[in-house]
Amino acid sequence: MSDAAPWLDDEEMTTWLAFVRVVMRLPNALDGQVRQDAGISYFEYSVLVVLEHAEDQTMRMSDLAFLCNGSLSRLSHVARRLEDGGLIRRFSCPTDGRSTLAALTDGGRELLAKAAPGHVRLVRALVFDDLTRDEMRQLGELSERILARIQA
Amino acid sequence: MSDAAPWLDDEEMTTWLAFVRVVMRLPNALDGQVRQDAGISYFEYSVLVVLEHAEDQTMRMSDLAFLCNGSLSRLSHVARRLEDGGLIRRFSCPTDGRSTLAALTDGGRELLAKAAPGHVRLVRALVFDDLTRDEMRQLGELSERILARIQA
DNA sequence: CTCCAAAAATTGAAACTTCAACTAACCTAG
DNA sequence: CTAGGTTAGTTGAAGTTTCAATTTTTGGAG
Repeated sequence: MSDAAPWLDDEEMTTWLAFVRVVMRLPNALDGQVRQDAGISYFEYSVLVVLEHAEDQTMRMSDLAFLCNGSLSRLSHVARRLEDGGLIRRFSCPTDGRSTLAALTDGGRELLAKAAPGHVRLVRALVFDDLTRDEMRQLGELSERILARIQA
Repeated sequence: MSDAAPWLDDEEMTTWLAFVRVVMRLPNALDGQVRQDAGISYFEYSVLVVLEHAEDQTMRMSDLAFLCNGSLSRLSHVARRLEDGGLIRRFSCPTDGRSTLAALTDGGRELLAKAAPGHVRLVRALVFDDLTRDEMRQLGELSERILARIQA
């Protein structure tokens, strides 16, 4: 309500349309691959990947949700399904009774092993194969800057 | 299954993490604004915007779905809600009995007018305000290239 | 002309996400 | 030490999206 909002000019509009199309379509592309290779969604896959790289392959639900770019409620539902499938296990934190810790199980590690190679291949095929190092750095930097704006 | 998949190196991983975080979080940011200003989701907003710029503010469901980056089934459900809310109207195509055409109504135009200024402001705040013209062009070009890979 | 495959759209059910309400644990001011 | 506010997490219900099945229409092959 504050500023007179100048509309996007032609170049800005073209840029925005291309960018937003990537943003809206990439998730489905990623989803398809992991669903094919491992029978889980990309969000579920993220949970497993983040846990894999965590200390003791264990992490608080809140932190996990943040790193997976999802809400705590969403993670809580998903964690139940993953736990039922034997891919993670949950137990309450010894030092803070409010927290729940999630840990990767052997089953989870196995499933990751099945999905990860295809995932890396897809990420390369969609993004990195076609970019020079400089372009890649540029993409990273632009992403960081946009991200900073989103967070604020 | 074909190639030995070389894992992402550190720079690639950093880039990917930033990029994917933008991709996963931007939709929520956009959603929040239009939901606030107009009480509809970003996808619903897209439908109205695409119709606004179409010939006679009218378009086939299939084409609309494609330009809104969603499935036809998703659009069909959403279109019913939008029609119930008086924002669009649907009628079958005179020249091809299989097709349905969707058109923007006065109500839809009014709602767009309410949401659009805030949307433009947000897009600027999140993306364009912080970029030079060259950086913007770079973002557009990288997006086009990635998009081409996703489509294939 | 008739048959049949393909294209367009809708529908209901299942799966998933969001939202709001709730429980439990922690912390700290008094 | 305890009352009240805050933080972490879960849950059920409501809303949305996907998936598979179905309907209707079109266009072409024979």
